[in-house]
Amino acid sequence: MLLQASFDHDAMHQPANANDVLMDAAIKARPAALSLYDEGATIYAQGDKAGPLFLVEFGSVRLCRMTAEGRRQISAFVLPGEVFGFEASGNHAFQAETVDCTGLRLLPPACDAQSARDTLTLALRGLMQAQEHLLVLGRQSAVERVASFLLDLATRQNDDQTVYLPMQRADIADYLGLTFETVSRTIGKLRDMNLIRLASVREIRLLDIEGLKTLCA
Amino acid sequence: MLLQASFDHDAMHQPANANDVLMDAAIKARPAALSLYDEGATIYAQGDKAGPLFLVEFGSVRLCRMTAEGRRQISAFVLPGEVFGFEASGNHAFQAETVDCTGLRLLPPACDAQSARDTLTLALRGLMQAQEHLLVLGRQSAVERVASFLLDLATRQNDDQTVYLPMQRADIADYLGLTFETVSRTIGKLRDMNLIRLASVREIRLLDIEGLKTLCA
DNA sequence: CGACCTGTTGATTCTGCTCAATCAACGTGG
DNA sequence: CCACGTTGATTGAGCAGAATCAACAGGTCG
Repeated sequence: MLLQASFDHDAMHQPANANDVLMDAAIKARPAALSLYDEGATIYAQGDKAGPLFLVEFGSVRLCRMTAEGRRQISAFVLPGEVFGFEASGNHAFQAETVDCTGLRLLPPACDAQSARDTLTLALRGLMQAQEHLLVLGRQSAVERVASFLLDLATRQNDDQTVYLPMQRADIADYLGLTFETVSRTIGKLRDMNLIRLASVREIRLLDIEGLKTLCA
Repeated sequence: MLLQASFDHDAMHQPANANDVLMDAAIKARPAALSLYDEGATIYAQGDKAGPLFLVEFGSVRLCRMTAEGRRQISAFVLPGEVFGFEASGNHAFQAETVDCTGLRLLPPACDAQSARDTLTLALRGLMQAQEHLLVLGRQSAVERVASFLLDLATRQNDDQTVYLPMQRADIADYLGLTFETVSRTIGKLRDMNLIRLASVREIRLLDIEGLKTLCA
Protein backbone atom coordinates (compact mmCIF):
# COMPACT_ATOMS: atom_id res chain seq x y z
CA MET A 1 0.00 0.00 0.00
CA LEU A 2 2.89 2.33 0.72
CA LEU A 3 4.34 1.50 -2.63
CA GLN A 4 1.03 2.09 -4.27
CA ALA A 5 0.61 5.43 -2.58
CA SER A 6 3.79 6.61 -4.24
CA PHE A 7 2.03 6.67 -7.60
CA ASP A 8 0.91 10.15 -8.44
CA HIS A 9 -2.56 10.38 -9.84
CA ASP A 10 -2.01 13.22 -12.27
CA ALA A 11 1.08 11.61 -13.71
CA MET A 12 -0.44 8.17 -14.24
CA HIS A 13 -3.89 9.16 -15.37
CA GLN A 14 -4.16 8.74 -19.12
CA PRO A 15 -7.28 10.52 -20.31
CA ALA A 16 -9.19 8.45 -22.85
CA ASN A 17 -12.26 10.44 -23.76
CA ALA A 18 -15.26 12.29 -22.39
CA ASN A 19 -15.22 10.02 -19.36
CA ASP A 20 -12.53 12.28 -17.96
CA VAL A 21 -14.63 15.09 -16.65
CA LEU A 22 -17.07 12.77 -14.99
CA MET A 23 -14.41 10.52 -13.55
CA ASP A 24 -12.20 13.33 -12.36
CA ALA A 25 -15.17 14.65 -10.48
CA ALA A 26 -15.84 11.21 -9.03
CA ILE A 27 -12.23 10.88 -7.94
CA LYS A 28 -12.11 14.29 -6.35
CA ALA A 29 -15.30 13.50 -4.47
CA ARG A 30 -14.18 10.04 -3.38
CA PRO A 31 -10.40 9.70 -3.57
CA ALA A 32 -9.01 6.20 -3.20
CA ALA A 33 -5.73 4.34 -3.23
CA LEU A 34 -4.19 3.02 -6.43
CA SER A 35 -3.76 -0.76 -6.66
CA LEU A 36 -1.23 -2.43 -8.91
CA TYR A 37 -1.83 -5.69 -10.72
CA ASP A 38 0.46 -7.89 -12.71
CA GLU A 39 -0.27 -9.12 -16.22
CA GLY A 40 -2.91 -11.86 -16.15
CA ALA A 41 -4.03 -11.21 -12.59
CA THR A 42 -7.59 -11.92 -11.51
CA ILE A 43 -9.24 -8.84 -10.02
CA TYR A 44 -12.40 -10.70 -9.17
CA ALA A 45 -13.72 -14.11 -10.17
CA GLN A 46 -17.09 -15.29 -11.36
CA GLY A 47 -19.34 -15.62 -8.32
CA ASP A 48 -17.35 -13.24 -6.12
CA LYS A 49 -19.34 -10.82 -4.04
CA ALA A 50 -19.80 -7.57 -5.96
CA GLY A 51 -18.78 -4.36 -4.30
CA PRO A 52 -16.90 -1.26 -5.38
CA LEU A 53 -16.36 -0.07 -8.94
CA PHE A 54 -12.89 0.09 -10.44
CA LEU A 55 -11.38 2.87 -12.49
CA VAL A 56 -8.56 1.86 -14.82
CA GLU A 57 -5.68 4.33 -14.45
CA PHE A 58 -3.27 2.57 -16.79
CA GLY A 59 -3.06 -0.87 -18.40
CA SER A 60 -6.21 -2.73 -19.43
CA VAL A 61 -8.71 -5.25 -18.15
CA ARG A 62 -10.79 -7.96 -19.81
CA LEU A 63 -14.23 -8.98 -18.55
CA CYS A 64 -14.87 -12.59 -19.43
CA ARG A 65 -16.81 -15.70 -18.85
CA MET A 66 -16.26 -19.37 -19.55
CA THR A 67 -18.76 -21.94 -20.78
CA ALA A 68 -18.84 -25.50 -19.51
CA GLU A 69 -16.80 -26.78 -22.48
CA GLY A 70 -14.11 -24.21 -21.83
CA ARG A 71 -15.12 -21.78 -24.52
CA ARG A 72 -14.48 -18.20 -23.45
CA GLN A 73 -16.32 -15.00 -24.28
CA ILE A 74 -14.79 -11.62 -23.48
CA SER A 75 -17.64 -9.16 -23.06
CA ALA A 76 -15.46 -6.08 -22.91
CA PHE A 77 -11.98 -4.63 -22.66
CA VAL A 78 -11.64 -1.79 -20.18
CA LEU A 79 -9.10 0.88 -21.09
CA PRO A 80 -7.56 3.72 -19.06
CA GLY A 81 -10.18 6.22 -17.96
CA GLU A 82 -12.97 3.65 -18.09
CA VAL A 83 -14.84 1.96 -15.24
CA PHE A 84 -15.95 -1.63 -14.60
CA GLY A 85 -17.38 -3.75 -11.81
CA PHE A 86 -21.12 -3.21 -12.31
CA GLU A 87 -23.38 -6.03 -11.20
CA ALA A 88 -27.13 -6.42 -11.10
CA SER A 89 -27.16 -9.12 -8.47
CA GLY A 90 -24.88 -9.23 -5.43
CA ASN A 91 -22.36 -11.46 -7.18
CA HIS A 92 -20.17 -11.02 -10.21
CA ALA A 93 -21.44 -12.87 -13.27
CA PHE A 94 -18.20 -12.19 -15.12
CA GLN A 95 -14.57 -12.46 -14.21
CA ALA A 96 -12.22 -9.47 -14.42
CA GLU A 97 -8.59 -10.08 -15.36
CA THR A 98 -5.77 -7.73 -16.20
CA VAL A 99 -4.47 -7.92 -19.75
CA ASP A 100 -1.16 -6.29 -18.91
CA CYS A 101 0.37 -4.54 -15.92
CA THR A 102 -2.49 -2.40 -14.66
CA GLY A 103 -3.25 0.26 -12.10
CA LEU A 104 -6.75 0.46 -10.65
CA ARG A 105 -8.45 2.96 -8.40
CA LEU A 106 -11.37 1.80 -6.27
CA LEU A 107 -14.58 3.79 -6.31
CA PRO A 108 -16.68 3.10 -3.19
CA PRO A 109 -20.39 2.43 -3.78
CA ALA A 110 -22.46 5.53 -4.37
CA CYS A 111 -24.07 7.01 -1.27
CA ASP A 112 -25.35 10.46 -2.18
CA ALA A 113 -27.72 11.37 -4.99
CA GLN A 114 -25.07 12.92 -7.21
CA SER A 115 -22.78 9.92 -7.18
CA ALA A 116 -25.80 7.66 -7.78
CA ARG A 117 -26.48 9.65 -10.94
CA ASP A 118 -22.83 9.39 -11.97
CA THR A 119 -22.91 5.64 -11.45
CA LEU A 120 -26.05 5.40 -13.57
CA THR A 121 -24.37 7.35 -16.36
CA LEU A 122 -21.38 5.01 -16.28
CA ALA A 123 -23.61 1.92 -16.19
CA LEU A 124 -25.63 3.19 -19.15
CA ARG A 125 -22.41 3.79 -21.06
CA GLY A 126 -21.50 0.16 -20.44
CA LEU A 127 -24.95 -0.94 -21.57
CA MET A 128 -24.57 0.99 -24.81
CA GLN A 129 -21.18 -0.56 -25.46
CA ALA A 130 -22.58 -4.03 -24.87
CA GLN A 131 -25.50 -3.40 -27.24
CA GLU A 132 -23.12 -2.03 -29.83
CA HIS A 133 -21.11 -5.19 -29.47
CA LEU A 134 -24.22 -7.33 -29.98
CA LEU A 135 -24.47 -5.84 -33.45
CA VAL A 136 -20.91 -6.91 -34.22
CA LEU A 137 -21.30 -10.46 -32.91
CA GLY A 138 -24.71 -10.99 -34.43
CA ARG A 139 -24.41 -9.62 -37.91
CA GLN A 140 -20.86 -8.94 -39.00
CA SER A 141 -18.31 -11.02 -40.89
CA ALA A 142 -14.76 -11.61 -39.71
CA VAL A 143 -13.32 -8.67 -41.68
CA GLU A 144 -16.04 -6.37 -40.45
CA ARG A 145 -15.48 -7.44 -36.85
CA VAL A 146 -11.75 -6.84 -36.92
CA ALA A 147 -12.14 -3.51 -38.70
CA SER A 148 -14.73 -2.38 -36.15
CA PHE A 149 -12.47 -3.48 -33.34
CA LEU A 150 -9.49 -1.50 -34.59
CA LEU A 151 -11.55 1.63 -35.17
CA ASP A 152 -13.14 1.31 -31.74
CA LEU A 153 -9.76 0.95 -30.05
CA ALA A 154 -8.36 3.90 -31.98
CA THR A 155 -11.23 6.10 -30.83
CA ARG A 156 -10.96 5.02 -27.22
CA GLN A 157 -7.19 5.49 -27.23
CA ASN A 158 -7.65 9.00 -28.61
CA ASP A 159 -5.31 8.32 -31.47
CA ASP A 160 -6.71 8.24 -34.96
CA GLN A 161 -3.56 6.87 -36.53
CA THR A 162 -1.97 4.26 -34.30
CA VAL A 163 -3.60 1.47 -32.34
CA TYR A 164 -1.71 -0.29 -29.61
CA LEU A 165 -3.01 -3.76 -28.80
CA PRO A 166 -2.40 -4.62 -25.15
CA MET A 167 -3.97 -8.06 -25.62
CA GLN A 168 -2.90 -11.07 -27.64
CA ARG A 169 -4.69 -12.53 -30.65
CA ALA A 170 -6.59 -15.12 -28.61
CA ASP A 171 -8.10 -12.32 -26.50
CA ILE A 172 -9.21 -10.44 -29.59
CA ALA A 173 -10.68 -13.68 -30.92
CA ASP A 174 -12.66 -14.36 -27.76
CA TYR A 175 -13.90 -10.78 -27.81
CA LEU A 176 -14.98 -10.90 -31.46
CA GLY A 177 -16.39 -14.43 -31.41
CA LEU A 178 -13.74 -15.81 -33.79
CA THR A 179 -10.74 -18.13 -33.53
CA PHE A 180 -7.29 -16.64 -33.13
CA GLU A 181 -6.31 -18.11 -36.49
CA THR A 182 -9.11 -16.19 -38.16
CA VAL A 183 -8.10 -12.99 -36.35
CA SER A 184 -4.53 -13.41 -37.55
CA ARG A 185 -5.60 -14.13 -41.12
CA THR A 186 -8.01 -11.21 -41.13
CA ILE A 187 -5.41 -8.76 -39.86
CA GLY A 188 -3.18 -10.06 -42.63
CA LYS A 189 -5.96 -9.48 -45.13
CA LEU A 190 -6.41 -5.87 -43.99
CA ARG A 191 -2.65 -5.42 -44.32
CA ASP A 192 -2.70 -6.83 -47.87
CA MET A 193 -5.52 -4.41 -48.69
CA ASN A 194 -3.23 -1.57 -47.57
CA LEU A 195 -5.76 -0.46 -44.97
CA ILE A 196 -3.38 -1.02 -42.06
CA ARG A 197 0.33 -1.53 -41.44
CA LEU A 198 1.83 -3.64 -38.68
CA ALA A 199 4.55 -1.59 -37.02
CA SER A 200 4.92 -4.56 -34.69
CA VAL A 201 2.68 -7.41 -33.61
CA ARG A 202 1.09 -5.17 -31.01
CA GLU A 203 1.13 -1.85 -32.84
CA ILE A 204 -1.02 -1.17 -35.88
CA ARG A 205 -1.04 1.95 -38.04
CA LEU A 206 -4.38 2.77 -39.61
CA LEU A 207 -3.51 3.83 -43.16
CA ASP A 208 -7.04 4.27 -44.52
CA ILE A 209 -9.61 5.00 -41.84
CA GLU A 210 -12.35 5.75 -44.35
CA GLY A 211 -11.68 2.44 -46.04
CA LEU A 212 -11.94 0.66 -42.70
CA LYS A 213 -15.19 2.44 -41.92
CA THR A 214 -16.80 1.42 -45.20
CA LEU A 215 -15.79 -2.16 -44.42
CA CYS A 216 -17.75 -2.08 -41.16
CA ALA A 217 -20.94 -1.80 -43.18
CA MET B 1 -56.65 8.77 -23.53
CA LEU B 2 -60.14 8.24 -22.16
CA LEU B 3 -60.18 4.81 -23.70
CA GLN B 4 -56.76 4.09 -22.30
CA ALA B 5 -57.76 5.23 -18.84
CA SER B 6 -60.43 2.55 -18.81
CA PHE B 7 -57.75 -0.11 -18.52
CA ASP B 8 -57.34 -1.22 -14.98
CA HIS B 9 -53.79 -1.63 -13.84
CA ASP B 10 -54.28 -4.58 -11.55
CA ALA B 11 -56.26 -6.48 -14.15
CA MET B 12 -53.82 -5.93 -16.99
CA HIS B 13 -50.55 -6.22 -15.14
CA GLN B 14 -49.08 -9.65 -15.77
CA PRO B 15 -46.25 -10.19 -13.29
CA ALA B 16 -43.25 -11.80 -14.95
CA ASN B 17 -40.66 -12.18 -12.24
CA ALA B 18 -38.81 -10.45 -9.45
CA ASN B 19 -39.19 -7.16 -11.28
CA ASP B 20 -42.65 -6.95 -9.84
CA VAL B 21 -41.90 -5.62 -6.40
CA LEU B 22 -39.57 -2.98 -7.72
CA MET B 23 -41.86 -1.95 -10.53
CA ASP B 24 -44.97 -1.89 -8.45
CA ALA B 25 -43.17 0.45 -6.11
CA ALA B 26 -42.11 2.61 -9.04
CA ILE B 27 -45.65 2.74 -10.36
CA LYS B 28 -47.14 3.61 -7.03
CA ALA B 29 -44.59 6.37 -6.62
CA ARG B 30 -45.06 7.76 -10.11
CA PRO B 31 -48.35 6.59 -11.62
CA ALA B 32 -48.81 7.16 -15.33
CA ALA B 33 -51.34 6.55 -18.09
CA LEU B 34 -51.39 3.35 -20.11
CA SER B 35 -50.69 3.71 -23.85
CA LEU B 36 -51.88 1.20 -26.43
CA TYR B 37 -49.88 0.25 -29.50
CA ASP B 38 -50.77 -1.85 -32.51
CA GLU B 39 -48.66 -4.73 -33.78
CA GLY B 40 -45.55 -3.45 -35.55
CA ALA B 41 -45.82 0.09 -34.23
CA THR B 42 -42.72 2.21 -33.69
CA ILE B 43 -42.49 3.50 -30.13
CA TYR B 44 -39.38 5.49 -30.80
CA ALA B 45 -36.96 5.53 -33.72
CA GLN B 46 -33.20 5.55 -33.91
CA GLY B 47 -32.02 9.09 -33.22
CA ASP B 48 -35.16 10.18 -31.39
CA LYS B 49 -34.63 12.26 -28.29
CA ALA B 50 -34.49 9.96 -25.26
CA GLY B 51 -36.78 10.66 -22.35
CA PRO B 52 -38.99 8.54 -20.13
CA LEU B 53 -38.68 4.83 -19.52
CA PHE B 54 -41.42 2.43 -20.59
CA LEU B 55 -42.90 -0.44 -18.62
CA VAL B 56 -44.50 -3.20 -20.68
CA GLU B 57 -47.89 -4.09 -19.19
CA PHE B 58 -48.88 -6.63 -21.84
CA GLY B 59 -47.64 -7.55 -25.31
CA SER B 60 -43.97 -7.37 -26.20
CA VAL B 61 -41.40 -5.01 -27.67
CA ARG B 62 -38.27 -5.52 -29.76
CA LEU B 63 -35.24 -3.21 -29.53
CA CYS B 64 -33.42 -3.22 -32.83
CA ARG B 65 -30.98 -1.56 -35.10
CA MET B 66 -30.28 -1.69 -38.83
CA THR B 67 -26.93 -1.70 -40.58
CA ALA B 68 -26.29 0.18 -43.80
CA GLU B 69 -26.90 -2.94 -45.92
CA GLY B 70 -30.25 -3.51 -44.27
CA ARG B 71 -29.13 -6.24 -41.90
CA ARG B 72 -31.01 -6.06 -38.63
CA GLN B 73 -29.94 -6.95 -35.11
CA ILE B 74 -32.48 -7.22 -32.33
CA SER B 75 -30.68 -6.50 -29.07
CA ALA B 76 -33.54 -7.54 -26.81
CA PHE B 77 -37.18 -8.50 -26.51
CA VAL B 78 -39.03 -6.77 -23.69
CA LEU B 79 -41.77 -8.82 -22.05
CA PRO B 80 -44.56 -7.83 -19.63
CA GLY B 81 -43.19 -6.54 -16.36
CA GLU B 82 -39.91 -5.44 -17.93
CA VAL B 83 -38.65 -1.94 -18.68
CA PHE B 84 -36.88 -0.37 -21.66
CA GLY B 85 -35.88 3.04 -22.93
CA PHE B 86 -32.45 3.49 -21.33
CA GLU B 87 -29.99 5.69 -23.18
CA ALA B 88 -26.50 6.85 -22.38
CA SER B 89 -26.58 9.85 -24.68
CA GLY B 90 -29.56 12.13 -25.18
CA ASN B 91 -30.72 10.21 -28.25
CA HIS B 92 -31.89 6.67 -28.80
CA ALA B 93 -29.27 4.45 -30.45
CA PHE B 94 -31.84 1.71 -30.99
CA GLN B 95 -35.36 1.63 -32.29
CA ALA B 96 -38.24 0.26 -30.21
CA GLU B 97 -41.10 -1.50 -32.02
CA THR B 98 -44.03 -3.50 -30.75
CA VAL B 99 -44.06 -7.18 -31.67
CA ASP B 100 -47.78 -7.56 -31.10
CA CYS B 101 -50.58 -5.47 -29.60
CA THR B 102 -48.92 -3.91 -26.58
CA GLY B 103 -49.75 -1.77 -23.56
CA LEU B 104 -47.05 0.51 -22.15
CA ARG B 105 -46.87 2.65 -19.05
CA LEU B 106 -44.57 5.66 -19.03
CA LEU B 107 -42.15 6.13 -16.16
CA PRO B 108 -41.01 9.75 -15.91
CA PRO B 109 -37.26 10.32 -15.46
CA ALA B 110 -35.99 9.79 -11.94
CA CYS B 111 -35.86 12.90 -9.79
CA ASP B 112 -35.33 11.78 -6.20
CA ALA B 113 -32.54 9.58 -4.86
CA GLN B 114 -34.69 6.49 -4.41
CA SER B 115 -36.01 6.45 -7.96
CA ALA B 116 -32.46 7.08 -9.21
CA ARG B 117 -31.39 3.92 -7.41
CA ASP B 118 -34.35 2.02 -8.88
CA THR B 119 -33.43 3.21 -12.35
CA LEU B 120 -29.85 2.10 -11.79
CA THR B 121 -31.04 -1.36 -10.73
CA LEU B 122 -33.15 -1.69 -13.86
CA ALA B 123 -30.35 -0.43 -16.08
CA LEU B 124 -27.93 -2.91 -14.54
CA ARG B 125 -30.41 -5.70 -15.14
CA GLY B 126 -30.48 -4.71 -18.81
CA LEU B 127 -26.70 -4.62 -18.88
CA MET B 128 -26.53 -8.17 -17.47
CA GLN B 129 -29.00 -9.41 -20.06
CA ALA B 130 -27.00 -7.83 -22.85
CA GLN B 131 -23.76 -9.40 -21.57
CA GLU B 132 -25.49 -12.75 -21.27
CA HIS B 133 -26.58 -12.36 -24.85
CA LEU B 134 -23.02 -11.61 -25.94
CA LEU B 135 -22.11 -15.10 -24.78
CA VAL B 136 -24.82 -16.59 -26.98
CA LEU B 137 -23.91 -14.59 -30.09
CA GLY B 138 -20.19 -14.99 -29.67
CA ARG B 139 -19.73 -18.61 -28.78
CA GLN B 140 -22.83 -20.74 -29.34
CA SER B 141 -23.95 -22.84 -32.30
CA ALA B 142 -27.39 -22.58 -33.87
CA VAL B 143 -28.90 -25.38 -31.74
CA GLU B 144 -27.44 -23.90 -28.58
CA ARG B 145 -28.78 -20.46 -29.45
CA VAL B 146 -32.32 -21.64 -30.07
CA ALA B 147 -32.30 -23.85 -26.96
CA SER B 148 -31.05 -20.95 -24.83
CA PHE B 149 -33.69 -18.69 -26.32
CA LEU B 150 -36.54 -21.07 -25.51
CA LEU B 151 -35.33 -21.63 -21.95
CA ASP B 152 -34.88 -17.90 -21.42
CA LEU B 153 -38.38 -17.16 -22.66
CA ALA B 154 -39.85 -19.92 -20.50
CA THR B 155 -38.19 -18.45 -17.43
CA ARG B 156 -39.27 -14.92 -18.18
CA GLN B 157 -42.83 -16.03 -18.92
CA ASN B 158 -42.90 -17.87 -15.60
CA ASP B 159 -43.97 -21.09 -17.26
CA ASP B 160 -41.59 -24.00 -17.25
CA GLN B 161 -43.59 -26.08 -19.68
CA THR B 162 -45.04 -23.92 -22.42
CA VAL B 163 -43.41 -21.10 -24.35
CA TYR B 164 -45.52 -18.70 -26.32
CA LEU B 165 -43.65 -16.91 -29.11
CA PRO B 166 -45.12 -13.47 -29.73
CA MET B 167 -42.63 -12.85 -32.53
CA GLN B 168 -42.17 -14.49 -35.93
CA ARG B 169 -39.21 -16.58 -37.04
CA ALA B 170 -37.42 -13.66 -38.70
CA ASP B 171 -37.46 -11.77 -35.38
CA ILE B 172 -35.98 -14.73 -33.54
CA ALA B 173 -33.35 -15.00 -36.27
CA ASP B 174 -32.35 -11.34 -36.00
CA TYR B 175 -32.15 -11.72 -32.23
CA LEU B 176 -30.01 -14.86 -32.36
CA GLY B 177 -27.80 -13.76 -35.25
CA LEU B 178 -29.10 -16.46 -37.61
CA THR B 179 -31.30 -16.59 -40.71
CA PHE B 180 -34.97 -17.43 -40.34
CA GLU B 181 -34.42 -20.59 -42.36
CA THR B 182 -31.83 -21.78 -39.85
CA VAL B 183 -34.16 -20.93 -36.96
CA SER B 184 -36.92 -22.96 -38.59
CA ARG B 185 -34.61 -25.89 -39.30
CA THR B 186 -33.20 -25.81 -35.77
CA ILE B 187 -36.63 -25.78 -34.14
CA GLY B 188 -37.43 -28.76 -36.35
CA LYS B 189 -34.27 -30.48 -35.18
CA LEU B 190 -35.20 -29.96 -31.51
CA ARG B 191 -38.64 -31.36 -32.32
CA ASP B 192 -37.09 -34.43 -33.98
CA MET B 193 -34.93 -34.90 -30.88
CA ASN B 194 -38.13 -35.00 -28.82
CA LEU B 195 -36.95 -32.07 -26.72
CA ILE B 196 -39.87 -29.86 -27.72
CA ARG B 197 -43.30 -30.19 -29.32
CA LEU B 198 -44.96 -27.57 -31.51
CA ALA B 199 -48.51 -27.13 -30.28
CA SER B 200 -48.79 -24.49 -32.97
CA VAL B 201 -46.31 -22.32 -34.84
CA ARG B 202 -46.33 -19.85 -31.97
CA GLU B 203 -46.66 -22.22 -29.02
CA ILE B 204 -43.93 -24.63 -28.00
CA ARG B 205 -44.08 -27.26 -25.27
CA LEU B 206 -40.76 -27.98 -23.58
CA LEU B 207 -40.72 -31.77 -23.21
CA ASP B 208 -37.21 -32.17 -21.82
CA ILE B 209 -35.92 -29.10 -20.06
CA GLU B 210 -32.83 -30.84 -18.71
CA GLY B 211 -32.02 -32.02 -22.22
CA LEU B 212 -32.35 -28.47 -23.49
CA LYS B 213 -30.12 -27.17 -20.72
CA THR B 214 -27.35 -29.64 -21.48
CA LEU B 215 -27.54 -28.51 -25.11
CA CYS B 216 -26.81 -24.93 -24.11
CA ALA B 217 -23.32 -26.04 -23.09
C1' DC C 1 21.13 -23.78 -26.48
C1' DG C 2 16.60 -25.72 -26.09
C1' DA C 3 11.85 -25.25 -24.30
C1' DC C 4 8.00 -22.58 -24.66
C1' DC C 5 4.76 -19.25 -26.09
C1' DT C 6 2.70 -16.41 -29.55
C1' DG C 7 1.71 -15.61 -34.09
C1' DT C 8 1.35 -16.84 -38.97
C1' DT C 9 0.17 -19.77 -42.75
C1' DG C 10 -1.66 -24.00 -45.12
C1' DA C 11 -5.08 -27.88 -45.99
C1' DT C 12 -9.39 -29.74 -45.00
C1' DT C 13 -13.94 -29.99 -42.83
C1' DC C 14 -18.25 -28.38 -41.53
C1' DT C 15 -21.75 -25.18 -40.05
C1' DG C 16 -24.85 -22.05 -41.46
C1' DC C 17 -26.04 -18.89 -45.53
C1' DT C 18 -28.05 -18.27 -50.11
C1' DC C 19 -31.15 -19.31 -53.49
C1' DA C 20 -35.26 -21.63 -54.45
C1' DA C 21 -39.36 -24.53 -54.18
C1' DT C 22 -43.26 -25.91 -51.53
C1' DC C 23 -46.80 -25.67 -48.07
C1' DA C 24 -50.25 -23.84 -44.82
C1' DA C 25 -53.10 -20.11 -43.12
C1' DC C 26 -55.66 -16.19 -44.09
C1' DG C 27 -58.24 -12.53 -46.48
C1' DT C 28 -60.44 -10.71 -50.56
C1' DG C 29 -63.44 -10.60 -54.27
C1' DG C 30 -65.99 -12.78 -57.90
C1' DC D 1 -68.32 -21.46 -52.21
C1' DC D 2 -63.92 -21.35 -54.53
C1' DA D 3 -60.01 -19.00 -57.21
C1' DC D 4 -56.41 -15.95 -56.23
C1' DG D 5 -52.85 -13.38 -53.93
C1' DT D 6 -50.18 -12.64 -49.84
C1' DT D 7 -47.53 -13.75 -45.91
C1' DG D 8 -45.06 -16.75 -42.81
C1' DA D 9 -43.04 -21.28 -42.15
C1' DT D 10 -40.78 -25.30 -43.72
C1' DT D 11 -37.67 -27.97 -46.52
C1' DG D 12 -34.01 -28.92 -50.11
C1' DA D 13 -29.48 -28.26 -52.77
C1' DG D 14 -25.23 -26.08 -53.31
C1' DC D 15 -21.89 -22.87 -51.71
C1' DA D 16 -18.96 -19.72 -48.85
C1' DG D 17 -16.80 -18.46 -44.75
C1' DA D 18 -14.97 -19.63 -40.63
C1' DA D 19 -13.47 -23.58 -37.66
C1' DT D 20 -10.38 -27.27 -37.09
C1' DC D 21 -6.18 -29.68 -37.50
C1' DA D 22 -1.47 -29.14 -38.39
C1' DA D 23 3.01 -27.32 -39.50
C1' DC D 24 6.26 -23.75 -38.88
C1' DA D 25 8.55 -19.17 -37.67
C1' DG D 26 10.09 -15.69 -34.43
C1' DG D 27 10.90 -14.18 -29.89
C1' DT D 28 11.75 -14.78 -24.89
C1' DC D 29 13.42 -16.86 -20.89
C1' DG D 30 15.28 -20.42 -18.20
